[in-house]
Amino acid sequence: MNAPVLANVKCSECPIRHRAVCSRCDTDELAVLEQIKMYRSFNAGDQVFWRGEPMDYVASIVSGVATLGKTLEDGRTQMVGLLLPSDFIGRPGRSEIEFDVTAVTDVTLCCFERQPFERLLLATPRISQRLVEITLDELDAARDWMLLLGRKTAREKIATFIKMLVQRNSVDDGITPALTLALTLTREEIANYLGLTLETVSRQLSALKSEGILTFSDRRHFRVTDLDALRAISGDDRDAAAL
Amino acid sequence: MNAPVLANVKCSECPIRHRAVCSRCDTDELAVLEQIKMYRSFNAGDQVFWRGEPMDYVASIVSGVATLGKTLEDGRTQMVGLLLPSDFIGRPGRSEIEFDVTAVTDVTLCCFERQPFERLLLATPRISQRLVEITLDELDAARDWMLLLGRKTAREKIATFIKMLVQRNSVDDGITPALTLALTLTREEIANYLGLTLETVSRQLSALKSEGILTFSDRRHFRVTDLDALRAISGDDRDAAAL
DNA sequence: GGTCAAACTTGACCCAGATCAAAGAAGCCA
DNA sequence: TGGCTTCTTTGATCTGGGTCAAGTTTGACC
Repeated sequence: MNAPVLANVKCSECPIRHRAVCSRCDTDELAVLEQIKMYRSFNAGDQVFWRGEPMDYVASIVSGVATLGKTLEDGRTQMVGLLLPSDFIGRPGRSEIEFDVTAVTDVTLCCFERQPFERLLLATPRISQRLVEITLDELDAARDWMLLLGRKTAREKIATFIKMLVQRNSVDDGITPALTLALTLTREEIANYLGLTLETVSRQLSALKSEGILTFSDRRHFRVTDLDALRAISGDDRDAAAL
Repeated sequence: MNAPVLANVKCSECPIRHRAVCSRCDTDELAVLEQIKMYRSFNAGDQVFWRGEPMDYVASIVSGVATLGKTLEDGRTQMVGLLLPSDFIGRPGRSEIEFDVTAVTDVTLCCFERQPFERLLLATPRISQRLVEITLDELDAARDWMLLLGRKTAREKIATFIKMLVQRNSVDDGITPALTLALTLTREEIANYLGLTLETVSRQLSALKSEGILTFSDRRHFRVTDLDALRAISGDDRDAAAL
């Protein structure tokens, strides 16, 4: 990892202060973190970590979007994680990761050297408690994703994906879904996310558009015109029950 | 959860003592766990936990095999986790889980009430440290599984699955792979695990058999006759490199 | 040892989505 | 403004694995 080191932002003014691995820390604990943390930035498209490369840091995403990707011997790839601000990268207790991390947009990371961080983890229950939570949340997400990859049709996959974008977009408010969305991912990246080909993604998006469920302003920006239809299509029984 | 409560086994004699969430604990910490733990047993086929049901316990698997399953509104199901001895069930900090837990064989659990366990977690870094590790391992496994579900062919899925059985079977020794295997899962459960139908599983197993890669003694017991072929088929580049 | 149900195998057919191919948009920079 | 490249759409065709439908094997229980 030889990305430019940036001037640190004070923890107290950090945009992910309330959600990241440090969110439960008190002022004293933050002071310790403040001393060992180090901001680094990456450009869109940069490889952040390589699979198998020794990894001397763990990090939180401060801003931007990154993906975790896995590859088969013949080059087929599958995205296995989507990292958003406050998400955590790294494996305390192990120096290698089993996937590549790629910046989709420009990304800023808050990095800690792995070994000091591990010591801190043992000494600071509030950090390890939060890390358990974050990891279990990620595991829940991974399991939803497994259901999608294993059993959903292309149409259901796309509907589920857009539903997820709406949810993510709405977290601030929590009540009114924000229905105007921007795709940070290309068709190919979406395909990679959903276990499809880019042609199928394109066709399914066109279908939803021609059915009047989505309205595109340009290729990367659209509005969800019929969220209920989207929910019905996604195949999740939780949504079906809510209708 | 109203399964029969069994007589507890002493932690010091517990078969999962060295791998479960308690594995790092010292004698004093074990003494505390000893007081609040409670063995429970389930029969093969029993539902251990239901999705959405309030869950007042967390637990470690002491013996047996259980699965985590998710279901779509029309009944399609996908297995999203396979629990073996020393694996952990539950979500500190939340009282519901997002999937059903089913006993595949007879199962014994070592249960803790959730709230006391959560307090213990904060007070005992050695437990939370181990829980982070276990959860991150599970996340790694989930991501391998996502690659399988999203991108592998039926043949590759079956080969990967059997490879995994061999690995799991060999942990004791660590060097010589144990090539004689027993399937605890039915064809339907395997299909459920791999995102296939039971017919496809049956056909692929028959194919591997007729190619001389597997030799069946009966429907549930077979020998891996050609592990290298299996590795080559699985599509993982790690194995390809090793050849 | 006969009956029944559950688990498994095998075949015939079909379709969702992959693959192959070509032709628009859109951005970029010289 | 024109010529790149990258992204996207749309069409035509092919195929892996799903679906439907018999059978066969196995084991459990009377």
